[in-house]
Amino acid sequence: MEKRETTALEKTKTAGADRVIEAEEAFKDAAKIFSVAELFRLFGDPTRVGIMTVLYEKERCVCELSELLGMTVSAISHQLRLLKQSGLVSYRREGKHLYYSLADSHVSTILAQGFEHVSE
Amino acid sequence: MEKRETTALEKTKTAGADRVIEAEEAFKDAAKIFSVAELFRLFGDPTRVGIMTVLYEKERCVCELSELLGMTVSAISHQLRLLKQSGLVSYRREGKHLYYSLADSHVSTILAQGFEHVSE
DNA sequence: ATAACAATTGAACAACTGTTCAACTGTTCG
DNA sequence: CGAACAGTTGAACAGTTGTTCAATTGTTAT
Repeated sequence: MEKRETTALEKTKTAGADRVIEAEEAFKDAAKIFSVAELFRLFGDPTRVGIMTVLYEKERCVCELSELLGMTVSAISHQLRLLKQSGLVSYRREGKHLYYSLADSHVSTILAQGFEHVSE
Repeated sequence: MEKRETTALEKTKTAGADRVIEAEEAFKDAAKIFSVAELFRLFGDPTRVGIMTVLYEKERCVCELSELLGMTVSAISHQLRLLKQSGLVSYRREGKHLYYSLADSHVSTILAQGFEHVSE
């Protein structure tokens, strides 16, 4: 995968006055491809999809997610960390409980699109 | 991840006359979650996103994809096999060349949504 | 037929991923 | 305080993934 940068670089060899601009564009494109892949990678695991599907309806604390998905609190928490780090979910504390929810409507939209696709 | 089926099963313990229907729904939901994750998993790799991004513009043969993405023909071919198996790309032969293209507009839509999200 | 090019395939390997387990932090309430 | 509950964290482990390399198939043209 390291060669994509090389490819972006190779575009700088194009003849013309706006070589630099082309190079910047190529780098931006390459960077975007990685970002897009990274975004979808987070949607690419059943546990995380399960979590986000549950949160689609309403916010939930970790122990609720754990029970609803039939997985350990630890497993859920590890996945929530990834989703949190990428800004796909947010949370608020209420006493002992941390209530998680989908970060924005974009996340819901992507998730819905996925369900739509698999439902043909 | 095997426990999700168990969870689906657990819903069959709900009291009521339509226990069976609920069970079927739960199983369908569980199955859909796996399908959605599987779909997004294919969008979750930079090589595959790169391929689909190139194909978004127009159809390309393997050697063109190889050159445009700066990767070996073999690496591209391996990833195309996955995309082909999942019905995300299709292809036609023209002489020695196999021209690949995105399978349907749904694939383009999901891809575009990804780019839209990372562009804020 | 055979040479040349396009692409696929399988085995091997390193890198990564997700779950488990145990130890830990943070909060509430007696 | 200290017990109980909610959640996080890190190490460890098995399973999966993506690329490489070499061998192979398929097509065209000489």
